[in-house]
Amino acid sequence: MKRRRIPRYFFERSAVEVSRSILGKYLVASDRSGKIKEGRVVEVEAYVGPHDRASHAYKGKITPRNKAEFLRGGYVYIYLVYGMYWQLNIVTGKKDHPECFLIRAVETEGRAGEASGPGKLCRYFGFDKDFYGEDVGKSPKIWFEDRNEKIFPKNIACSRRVGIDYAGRFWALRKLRFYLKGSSVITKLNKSKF
DNA sequence: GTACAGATTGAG
DNA sequence: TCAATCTGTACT
Repeated sequence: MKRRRIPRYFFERSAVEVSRSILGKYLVASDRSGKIKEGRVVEVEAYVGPHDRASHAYKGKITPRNKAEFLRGGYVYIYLVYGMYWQLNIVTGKKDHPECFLIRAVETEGRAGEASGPGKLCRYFGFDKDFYGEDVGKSPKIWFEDRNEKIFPKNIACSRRVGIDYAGRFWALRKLRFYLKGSSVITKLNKSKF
């Protein structure tokens, strides 16, 4: 099988473009013991910029937590939610324009569902703050591979993002979650007030 | 210094 | 339906 590490500039496009084109690519990483783990990306969410009310960088606010979002595309932005789950994001777009996508699910070769969900995925791969700011074009710890799987637009579905009701009706309903139709590990939509 | 909510998950 | 668990952020 042909394998090619995806170069960093792949991520220097809009969050929506990168979100759609990363589907079907492989996330590969080595954990602390050097063991390689990998999975096929099947579900992501786009956070599209400082005007996106659901984004941590809303209104361009920079904090110690989100400062990686202001790097150019291709760097890791990872943070802890609910005191116990890490969320893996890859920055997209230009420097100083905070956009990124959140990886919500990948398919693995092992047990079904072991990386279905943004928190479970990070637990499976061992992602934590040690990966903050990694360059996926160069890092020995985390990268993406193109294995020549052709994904057609008709295979991509989109829907609203999960768990961001606080951002208000407009942003909660925007179709910024992208996934491959037919994958068995897609997050169930939880109920929303909208 | 104190308060509080969160881009989740799994159990009941 | 709800608790687990803790950091970042806002406010005193």
